[in-house]
Amino acid sequence: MLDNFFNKLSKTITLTEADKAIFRQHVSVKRLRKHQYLLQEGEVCKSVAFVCKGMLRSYLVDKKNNEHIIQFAPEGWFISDLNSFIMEDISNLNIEAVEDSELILISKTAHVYLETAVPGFYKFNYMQYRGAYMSLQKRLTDIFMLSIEERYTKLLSIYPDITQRVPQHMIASYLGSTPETLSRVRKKIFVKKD
Amino acid sequence: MLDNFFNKLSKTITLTEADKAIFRQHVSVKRLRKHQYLLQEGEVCKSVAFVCKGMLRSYLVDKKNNEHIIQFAPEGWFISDLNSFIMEDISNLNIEAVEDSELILISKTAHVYLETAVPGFYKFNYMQYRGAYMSLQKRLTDIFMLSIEERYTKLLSIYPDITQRVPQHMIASYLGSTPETLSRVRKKIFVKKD
DNA sequence: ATTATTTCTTGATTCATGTCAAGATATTGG
DNA sequence: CCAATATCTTGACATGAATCAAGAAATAAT
Repeated sequence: MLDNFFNKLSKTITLTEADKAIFRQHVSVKRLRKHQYLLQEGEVCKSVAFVCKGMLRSYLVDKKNNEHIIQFAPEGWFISDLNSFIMEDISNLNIEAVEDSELILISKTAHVYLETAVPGFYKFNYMQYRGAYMSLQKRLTDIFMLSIEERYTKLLSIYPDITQRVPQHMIASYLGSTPETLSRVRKKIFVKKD
Repeated sequence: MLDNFFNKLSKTITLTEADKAIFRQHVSVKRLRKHQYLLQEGEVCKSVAFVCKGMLRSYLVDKKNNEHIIQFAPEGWFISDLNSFIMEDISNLNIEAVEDSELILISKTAHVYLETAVPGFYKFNYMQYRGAYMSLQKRLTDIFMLSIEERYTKLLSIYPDITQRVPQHMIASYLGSTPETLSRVRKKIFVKKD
């Protein structure tokens, strides 16, 4: 179960058996069934989650009670409200299981400890934050520059299996659109392909 | 001239005189007059710039020749195309001086060297990337959740002097809108205040 | 299997914002 | 100081997407 996690780290840094032992002592495992929450708005985000199996989503709810999906996290990804986690501030984010999932949780104190006990983990996080920043920058430019249709086809080309795993209205939300509009966009795409 | 830069670093890490000497040897200074470019699309981003004085902006141009402003960088801020800088890939970003500006440039080799020669600099960048990621996340959620009017008033509350330094059509572009729409939004805000 | 729930589609309508165009103001350069 | 350029405003109009509503299809629960 921790192997997924170690594999992930090993793509960026080198992990000794001693390092792994330290991790085993300081992380915990959690299972969530579909629709269960890892974090609900109003709480403080107490841990960073690594998804071993399944999929989570984080989303915000606006004044009109519409959900806006910030992130999907399938196996091999991390998810948290980083701002709430770092600042120990109240979160306005919800993190929910989209499928039955298995997670590895790293608490705040564990995270701080691990970054000094396993220097490679510090480096890993450096790369992680830097990469997350670059990805988010791309997402922002896509939102500015591309139509919903273009964003949808681009998403499918990067994550072809997402339509099998995530209901369409959630994809619409992630793209910054509505279920109705995405449905019509898909119809248009099918017509093109004939 | 380097003092602005050292002050910035000192807010996050402790810098010795020896550290400062190393920086002095490895960074360079550049002046840009208004409308001059630090980076043009098609080039590779060769350095990260710290703005000592003045202001820069980075922007993309879409198929219809509309500009989309990604970032403003007044004094005390960094600007670059991080993806192009790291990957040494061709950039599609333009970085231009909005005012006459004084910059400190850190080249790729200098950046890599400095992160090992001055360990604090590594830590500084860690914090910088992490913070940049969190800020961008907030910007994205604002775009999803707020109307243009709300985004505009929020921007003014955080950067009250921006209207004095940046033409309105650039603010419109930064907010993901058009000059005409922002002009009307402002009119509506003024009416409210009477 | 049958019912209940969730998800997706489709049509009709409204609304916010973009686009085009022209004139007014302000700023900059010679 | 005047001309040239850049910026901002306003009106008329077009358009893409949101909203509302209702039914079809698919999935999950009993």
